[in-house]
Amino acid sequence: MALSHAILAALLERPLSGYDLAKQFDASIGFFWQATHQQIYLELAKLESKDFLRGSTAEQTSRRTRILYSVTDAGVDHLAQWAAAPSGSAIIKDDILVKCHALSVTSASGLRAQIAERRGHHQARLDTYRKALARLYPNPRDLAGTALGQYLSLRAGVRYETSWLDWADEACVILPAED
Amino acid sequence: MALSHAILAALLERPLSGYDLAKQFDASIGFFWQATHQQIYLELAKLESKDFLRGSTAEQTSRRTRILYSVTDAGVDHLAQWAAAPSGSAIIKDDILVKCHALSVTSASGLRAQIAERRGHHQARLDTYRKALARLYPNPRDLAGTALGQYLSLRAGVRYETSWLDWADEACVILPAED
DNA sequence: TGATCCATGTAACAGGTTACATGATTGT
DNA sequence: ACAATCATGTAACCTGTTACATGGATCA
Repeated sequence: MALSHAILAALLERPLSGYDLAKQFDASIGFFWQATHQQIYLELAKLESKDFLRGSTAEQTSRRTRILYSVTDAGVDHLAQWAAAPSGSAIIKDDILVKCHALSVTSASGLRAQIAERRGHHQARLDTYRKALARLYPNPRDLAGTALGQYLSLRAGVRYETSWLDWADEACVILPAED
Repeated sequence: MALSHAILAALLERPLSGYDLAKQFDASIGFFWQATHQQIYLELAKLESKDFLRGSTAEQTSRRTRILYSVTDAGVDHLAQWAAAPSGSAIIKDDILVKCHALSVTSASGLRAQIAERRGHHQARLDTYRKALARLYPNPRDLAGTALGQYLSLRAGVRYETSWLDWADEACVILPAED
């Protein structure tokens, strides 16, 4: 169970609604943890029932009422305990690499096209991370605490996306464009 | 459902037992798809019931009988169809990056220690991939078909592990060794 | 007035983990 | 004799996905 931890971590900075979280999980946090909105709402309910979160209905002008969740002291404790415990290894699941492995039953040009298509997503991600870094942390040497951690995770994102792009380029040189 | 595809892809080259697969999933294939032995045995049974695999009990000298699975024609078709369909995006879940995000509630030195520990695993993986590349594909220019695909997925592994190591080094320079 | 975004959920199902269970063989 | 490795599985549980459902607000 670690989506709950990702949610708690995301809410440390400031209270957010389930909808906000879902969007965040499509952006910055989404690099190292994915979740759909359904999952998020479910997990929010669980976390609130454990008193790790508190939800407050913040009425806003005319729009439907959003529920803003913030982390309780118990939630902070819980997260801190988890963070101190040893980490498992990273999980990666990538269709395209399985397809590489099965190249004998597919067309190489088809695989090449899929890689090229995905390359676009990774490029977009990289741009997002780079912009966020430039905007939020123009001066990395002065960072401490929360900012430092988020800077580091963005750097990891940049490195990952860059290596993916490099690999895609390597693959597209090797794989034929037409069969 | 894509563990099934990873299993089919792994069995394309040569028939393997569930036990063999579990070991492979700890090594080369494990880079882009993880699975425990329980999951694998379950999936093998399902795939056999769908006639995508055929299991043959290959008696071997004295040892307990292993069941060797090989892909049927229907299985190859199924895999080829999946490989031709568009790919979803890669899934990454990494505890350590969530912990980075939650640095405000943890000790930076503790996080640093966790990163250093995990760095070892990634280093070991990288060595494995490098050795496999040197042994199996000393001459990448001549590759085609199956070999080419496996070469490419190993290259992706090398790039990923390298970028992780670089990031870990960056993080260890920034994070204090003691609080 | 119809499309799109905001915002929150439920239900059914598929995928994956952990704990438990068994028993033979090989090496020390 | 004991531990480690080979080899296969079951059962309970947790996690995650897909499809469905609702309804207001904004914009063309």
